[in-house]
Amino acid sequence: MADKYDSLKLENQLCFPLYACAKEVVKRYKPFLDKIDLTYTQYIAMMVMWEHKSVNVKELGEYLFLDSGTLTPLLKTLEKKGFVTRERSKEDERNLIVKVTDKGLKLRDEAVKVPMEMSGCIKFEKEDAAQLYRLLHKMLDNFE
Amino acid sequence: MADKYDSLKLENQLCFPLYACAKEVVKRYKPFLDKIDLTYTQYIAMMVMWEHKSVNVKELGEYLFLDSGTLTPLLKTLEKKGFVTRERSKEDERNLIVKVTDKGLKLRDEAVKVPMEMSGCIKFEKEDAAQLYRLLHKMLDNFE
DNA sequence: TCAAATTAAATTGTGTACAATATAATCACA
DNA sequence: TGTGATTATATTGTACACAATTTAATTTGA
Repeated sequence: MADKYDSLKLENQLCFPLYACAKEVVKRYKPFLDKIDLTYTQYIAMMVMWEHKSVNVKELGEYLFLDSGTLTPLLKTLEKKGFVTRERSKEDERNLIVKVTDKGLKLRDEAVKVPMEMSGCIKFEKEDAAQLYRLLHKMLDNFE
Repeated sequence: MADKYDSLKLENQLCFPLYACAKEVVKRYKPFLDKIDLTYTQYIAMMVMWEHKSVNVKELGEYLFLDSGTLTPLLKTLEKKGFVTRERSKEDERNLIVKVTDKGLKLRDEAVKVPMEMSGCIKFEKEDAAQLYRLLHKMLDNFE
């Protein structure tokens, strides 16, 4: 039953389940992230901020695979919410330094619940999760 | 060096590489999809149309994990490009029937090049790809 | 049988994503 | 040292993505 269009069947794609899975998982974060007033993208941005305290937009973009077109409005929102500050670097005014605030640091204590709540929500065997993690990072490494 | 915030580190996430990988792969489709005047979402919608010829919006949404909020404007765009038609079902006027046109079917012959071009662009061992495919579908199955 | 519930699409509003372009600061080097 | 190239961020325009709501058609059950 093979025909010349088999490569265009949805079930033969690798990218499609990747795309669909990512969306479905992010969707499942929503009820938990709502409680701490963050979207998923804001949440991963805050992860970087919690770990590094101070970064510029370019560095943040490299961590998250996002560019200034996405990050500029997102960081303005996080600033409005009081979780980060934004100011130009004195040494090189092209750089915009993003710093986590005290309020942003306090949020971290609420946010630690999120991974726990999620692991209760998505049942995926430890071994499978480790395999998936390894393969995704292998693919990401190929991109650089 | 373990601390109570380890679960919030970007490197300990499973969702983040999923999210990042999906975006990076979709981005790599762009130059090839530009040649046939489709975005990635329009491309996977056309995959369903090429295979099934005629579906309603609900069915299409089930195949693609998308809702009418995304599909309605997307299908209007595909209609404007002449690749599909949209009309209400006679039997049940709640249903909108989407049909692929002759122009849409012709596009398929151009589109078969895309998976070939992509496989030349993303080098990922056959075994890894098969593993990844299996794990992603296992996760998607858990969601239903 | 007909009003309430359900269903399918469409609409509205918010928030990404990203390509392309613009702007401003800094760097490199002739 | 000045100017052309480079770099970092911001802006603009297009296209998703989805929650929440609306509208219209159909189904259900007292």
